[in-house]
Amino acid sequence: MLEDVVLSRVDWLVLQDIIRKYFRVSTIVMFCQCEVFYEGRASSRASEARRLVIIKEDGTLLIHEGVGVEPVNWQPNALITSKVGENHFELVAVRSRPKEVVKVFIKDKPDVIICKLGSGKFSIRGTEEDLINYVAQNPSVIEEGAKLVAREFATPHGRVDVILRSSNDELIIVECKRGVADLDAVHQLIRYVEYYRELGIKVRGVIASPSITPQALKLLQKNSLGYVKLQIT
Amino acid sequence: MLEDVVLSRVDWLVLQDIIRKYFRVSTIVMFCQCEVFYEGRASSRASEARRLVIIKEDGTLLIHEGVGVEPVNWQPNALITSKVGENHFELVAVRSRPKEVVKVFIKDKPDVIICKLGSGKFSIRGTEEDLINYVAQNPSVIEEGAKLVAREFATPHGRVDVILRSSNDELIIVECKRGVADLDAVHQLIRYVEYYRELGIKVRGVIASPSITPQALKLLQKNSLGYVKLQIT
DNA sequence: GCCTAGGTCCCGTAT
DNA sequence: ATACGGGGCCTAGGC
Repeated sequence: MLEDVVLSRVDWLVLQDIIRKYFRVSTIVMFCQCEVFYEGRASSRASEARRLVIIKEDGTLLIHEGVGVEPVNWQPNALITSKVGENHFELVAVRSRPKEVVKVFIKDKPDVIICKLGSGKFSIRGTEEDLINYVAQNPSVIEEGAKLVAREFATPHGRVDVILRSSNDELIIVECKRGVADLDAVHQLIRYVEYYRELGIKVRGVIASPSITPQALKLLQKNSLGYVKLQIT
Repeated sequence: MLEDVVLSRVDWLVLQDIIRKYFRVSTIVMFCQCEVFYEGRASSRASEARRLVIIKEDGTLLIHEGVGVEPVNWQPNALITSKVGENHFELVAVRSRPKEVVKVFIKDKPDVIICKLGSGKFSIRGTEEDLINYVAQNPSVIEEGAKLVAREFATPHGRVDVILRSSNDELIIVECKRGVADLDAVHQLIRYVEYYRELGIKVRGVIASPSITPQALKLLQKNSLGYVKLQIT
């Protein structure tokens, strides 16, 4: 197995060589005092602090502080170059669409780790997709006697998760949510139902989710729509 | 300044001591071969691969692979414990709300860095908030002669970004989007406009954003609502 | 505490 | 290429 390369207090000229040599080859991790500027869809400045800077093989740049899941700055799929200045080492990460730039001004000699990270197989269960599949394959959980008509069906107002037909030949629009159904979910459902009603089609609407917020439930009832509690484990 | 502590191929018993000693004190970064399991709102498995594992001072756990901005697994604000097994070193990160667990099975002796990360001041411009302020302070960009009535005004259907009054005494509901306005934005606006109409108030609706998707624009026009292209730099 | 809405959201998928 | 919608979204603000 390839060993990590660990370097302490790396000189900026050496760091520049490392980045030239290992960018888009290995992952480069740095611990450094730095100031960060971002300019693009918005613009930001993060004042000097000690941070963790990660340059991944695919050009992803991540800058983390000591707290929080989210990086303070980032850049997906960037072209990263560097410059040695008098008072700082400058890292420039550019992406073109959208046109954005992140600049990291490193103020000290960073500790650097060069390593090869892999990618394992990743599998997940419990997504909205799983819930849609479940309803599509078991329409009776929504209503006894209902049959599948369509799933993930595109309308001008968005994509309907599942469409069923009841035993008395009415359409049932099902909006699935993997987590807590909220106002937005109900609004989505209302749009779909209105769309079919305007086409002169007799339809009912149902939310299927493990839980729902009180406000969402109220709005649902006000619009004579249904709720089916549905947990897939 | 505190120096980073860099340790190569750390024995599991030593690693356990490190985690006990430095958890919620410093940031601990590991490079290791590992398998990751998650169980909670959904459940996932990431097969064995070489990954970057970060334990932040606030109990944040991040597990990164060699590509992508997003971690393959994570846990915010977790309580992290460890166990030394025969064939692996086990990291367990638990959070209570929602009740979720991430388990990392480390298969080799990891390289470990213990470091103290800081937090700088962070400032950002170009958010939706900024756009709302701009419209509130310059109502004429929406319509000549319009005056500010309210901003971020709560209704039962959500929070209206800006409300103006035109020179001929009609209300103008403005929905601001910092990026591309989409179907959802138009739906939001429709809800607000309908709400005021039902109250018997004469009202128009406008989306203000730097750009809008074709579908959203079509829906906007179908509902006789307006669009104002607005970029704040 | 729960709920609501924004985000430099990212990211996959379909058009 | 753009558009559209999900996400274990995360995170901040309100009630």
